Parts: sequence; C-alpha cells; structure tokens
Amino acid sequence: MKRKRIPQTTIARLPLYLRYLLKLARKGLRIISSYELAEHVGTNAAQLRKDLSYLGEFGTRGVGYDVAELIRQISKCLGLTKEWKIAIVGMGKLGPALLGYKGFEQEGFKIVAIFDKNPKKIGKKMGNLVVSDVTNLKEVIEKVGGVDIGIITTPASVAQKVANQLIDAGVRAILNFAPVTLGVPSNVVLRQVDLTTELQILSFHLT
Amino acid sequence: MKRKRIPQTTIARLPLYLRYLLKLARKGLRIISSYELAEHVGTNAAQLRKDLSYLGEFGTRGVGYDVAELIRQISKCLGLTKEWKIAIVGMGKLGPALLGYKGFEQEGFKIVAIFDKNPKKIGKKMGNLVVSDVTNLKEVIEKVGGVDIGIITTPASVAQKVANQLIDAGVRAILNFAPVTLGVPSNVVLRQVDLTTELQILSFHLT
DNA sequence: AATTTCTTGTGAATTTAGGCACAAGGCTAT
DNA sequence: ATAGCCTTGTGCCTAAATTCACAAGAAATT
Ligand SMILES: NC(=O)c1ccc[n+]([C@@H]2O[C@H](COP(=O)([O-])OP(=O)(O)OC[C@H]3O[C@@H](n4cnc5c(N)ncnc54)[C@H](O)[C@@H]3O)[C@@H](O)[C@H]2O)c1
Ligand SMILES: NC(=O)c1ccc[n+]([C@@H]2O[C@H](COP(=O)([O-])OP(=O)(O)OC[C@H]3O[C@@H](n4cnc5c(N)ncnc54)[C@H](O)[C@@H]3O)[C@@H](O)[C@H]2O)c1
Repeated sequence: MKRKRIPQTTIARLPLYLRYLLKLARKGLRIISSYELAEHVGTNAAQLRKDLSYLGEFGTRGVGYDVAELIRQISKCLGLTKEWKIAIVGMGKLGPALLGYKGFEQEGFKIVAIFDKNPKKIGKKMGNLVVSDVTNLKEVIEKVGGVDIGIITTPASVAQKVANQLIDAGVRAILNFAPVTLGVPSNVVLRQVDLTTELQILSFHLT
Repeated sequence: MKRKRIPQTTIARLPLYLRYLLKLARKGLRIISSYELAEHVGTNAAQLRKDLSYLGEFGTRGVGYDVAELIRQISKCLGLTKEWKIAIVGMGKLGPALLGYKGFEQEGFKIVAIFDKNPKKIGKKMGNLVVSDVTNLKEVIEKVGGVDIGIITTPASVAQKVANQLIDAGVRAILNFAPVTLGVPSNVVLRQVDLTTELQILSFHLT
C-alpha cells in the first residue's frame, strides 16, 4: 500500500486503543481481534483496521493482532518511547490537581517545573517540587534542561503572556486550560481543554 | 435557505464564538464583522459565516453582525437560557477543583450535589455543599429536584458503575474525566475529557 | 435615483473522514 | 498437499466538513 499521512482523527483514537491494549496486556492476553478491540473502544472494526493500517501491517490474517506488538507500534508512532518533560504554569486549583495525578508519570510524562506569580505560593513545596516565580520561567526551564510540554492553568487574562514566555523558553507544545483562544506560531502545537465548552455542548444536546 | 442539521463541528465552535462575543459586549462593542470574529477564535471568515448560517440570518450585509443579537442567538441554540443542574461524583483531586471554579455558575451551570464513596469525605463541607454518599446517589438527586449533567471524577475502575447510577437517577448528560471508554444508552449524551490522550497527541506532534 | 462600497449568505467544488464488502493470506485439520 | 476457516488489509463508495468565490443586499455617497 502507498503509505499516506495519518489523519488527525486517527491520531486522536490511537491513545484509546493503546489504553485498552495495556489493560489486556496486564491481564495476560496476547492476541486480540479488530472486532473485539473496536468494541471496547467504542468504534467499529473497519475503522480500527484502517487506523492501524496507517502505521503498517502487523496483524495476522485469520488470527488477529499481537497485543505486545500493537502496544509497541502505537507507542512508537505516538512518540511514547521517550520521557517527556512538562512544566505547569499556574498553581491555583487545577494546577495542583494535575501535579498530584500519578497517571501522567506512568505514561511517561514527567512534571519537572511548576510556576506561579503569587508570592505566597512561590517557594512553597508541592508534591516533590518547589513553586518557582513565573518571572524566572526561562531560566528555571533552562536549569532543568528544557521542557517539552507546557501546561497553562493560569487565569485567562494572562494565558497568552504565559504562552509567549513558554515559547520563548523553547517549549514547542502547549496544553491550555484557560478559556481563551491562544495564538502560537506554526511550529508550536497547541491543544485546548475547554471545560465550559464541553458543558455547553452537552447543553446543546439536552435542548 | 433550506435549514439543515447543525454539524457537530459547528456546535463545538459556537461556544468559542460566544465567549469572544461576550468579551466584546463587555467592552461595549456593538458590531463585529465575520473577519474579525473569526480571527479572534482562530478560524476563517467563511467558516464562521457558514456556522452562523445554520442558526439563521442575523448579519447585515455591508455592515457585520450585531454583537448582542449574536449572543442571544448562539445562547438560544446552545440551550443556555436556562440554568443547568450538575452533580460531581468523586471528590478527590479533580472534583474539588471543578467545584471551586467560579466560571461554571457564571455560565449557567450550577453544581447542586457532590458525591464520594470514602467515609472520611462523606459529610464534609466543600464550597457550600456537603459531600453525599454515592450509595444514596439516586435519592439525593431526587431530593435536589433532579440533575441535568453528571461529572465523573472517580477512579477509572468505578466510572462505568457510577455512570450507570447517574443514568438510573435520570441524568441524561455525562462529562467523564476517568480514562475509560464508557458505554451509555443512545438517549444519554457522553463527552470525555481525556488529559493523558491530550498529552499523547502533543507527543505525536513533537515526534 | 443611481452608483459605489462593503460584508453577508450560500451554492458548488474540494478535501477529509467513515464504512462496506471482499480478495488476500495465514493457520489448522485431514 | 489441499480444503476449509477465519480475520486482516484495502479499494471503492458514501457522508461530512471545509473552503472558494460570487451574487445578493444594505448603507453611504454623489
Ligand atoms: N478550576 C476549574 O475547574 C476550571 C474549570 C474550567 C476552566 N478553568 C480554567 O483554568 C485556569 C485555572 O483555573 P483555576 O481554577 O486553577 O484558577 P485559580 O485562580 O485557582 O489559579 C490560577 C493560578 O494562576 C496564578 N497566576 C496568576 N497569574 C499568573 C502568571 N502570570 N503566571 C503564573 N501564574 C499565575 C495564580 O496565582 C493562581 O495560583 C483558569 O483559566 C480557569 O478559567 C478552571
Ligand atoms: N487529577 C488529574 O489531574 C487527572 C488527570 C487525568 C485524569 N484524571 C482522572 O480523573 C479521575 C479523578 O482523578 P483524581 O486525581 O481526582 O482522583 P482521586 O483518586 O484524587 O479522586 C477520586 C475520588 O473518587 C472517590 N471514589 C472512589 N470510588 C468512588 C465511587 N464509587 N463513587 C464516588 N466516589 C468514589 C475517591 O474516594 C476519591 O475521593 C480519575 O479517573 C483520574 O484517572 C485525573
């Protein structure tokens, strides 16, 4: 087959496949069919097979997919073979909740720096990190050897400014929780987690 | 024009338009063009106009859109004219962060009940609510006069069970933060907030 | 009243995603 | 070997979303 660009939608589904495959592996299961995997991820077998076909051919016809091999391939495709370093900016309500979440480190995302602007929070210990002053963001990030992903959990009013600081410090991926549309250069990846929007979409469907 | 079904993608963008329009209204601006509005929400003018055209025709050619009118129409379309009642299940790290967020109530989403299973948390006051035992979920929800949206912030292992309880209590919309694919009947709307997936998508783009 | 100017609203074209249906191909049993 | 079984991989068609490009229409100007 001529290998094509992986669709955005496929990329968004790969983590779901991976999650269920890891669960299967923990249970000791070695082989899974497209039908069964699709079922558990809430999609259909044809879509699952097409998604996987973008990464290569690693099923066995008449049998199914090798769980360990699929895990390896999806992880490789998503770039999960290395550990990514994360900084969180804004240690209010949401920031500490994210910091305290064990799941990220288990999946290879390590939080290495946390920032705030409030003098009452700066210097405070949270988890096993100390809150740094956002004014020194660039220097602190340099000191920890660079950061791959920046998470913004500040008020919306300063989110763009924080994004600019992160980008200036060499961060090339941003996950933004503040309810504003951020502008970033095209070499920076941005994803938005927008909880009010989620509720409003639910509201639409309830109406 | 023959009025067609509103695309999913349009529905997901309406909240972003609304958010920026409210900002404009606060600044006292009365008229906005599709170009300028599109610019600020990170899309293009043609898409914005097409999106709005699904709701009706309320622009003035040669002039632009009336900010107040657009706010009214989008709010109506999204069902934001009434107040929606919310229950949060799981008062660990994430649950209280959501509870403490002022933004939801400002947008017409009122948290009216919070649940946990841990006896140490049950009965504790959080915000101006008291944590109820999840075992009594149905009765508590009945007592507050019903709940429209359920937010799940429990461990993944119990998320499906909690979803079933919510549905059994008459909840027809669910926002799930637990990293599992939930199964719900077709008359229930489900949205997933999946932070690990978001990070993995960023990881893909960094690779 | 006619002309100019500007921005909307929308058919049509294009691009992207989804799903069917079946040939291809590996495994097992005889 | 060979036949039968089973599940993958994918060509092709359908549906959904995006983008283009321009006619339609409102206000301002002459
Ligand atoms: N908490 C929620 O459940 C929730 C829900 C939806 C959206 N959000 C959004 O997420 C963001 C964070 O929410 P929150 O509830 O944690 O807010 P919060 O007000 O509790 O915390 C914000 C933190 O950012 C810090 N801060 C302010 N300016 C800063 C700067 N320039 N640099 C670094 N830190 C700075 C503040 O000192 C504070 O600690 C907000 O934009 C909010 O709108 C939160
Ligand atoms: N905290 C984060 O930043 C984060 C990030 C990504 C995903 N998540 C997911 O969000 C969910 C919540 O995360 P968290 O960090 O708040 O977890 P947490 O462990 O801090 O809190 C979970 C809470 O749910 C309660 N609980 C357990 N079983 C229950 C039941 N049957 N009914 C009601 N409550 C019950 C627990 O007592 C606890 O208070 C988890 O599924 C987690 O994987 C969290």
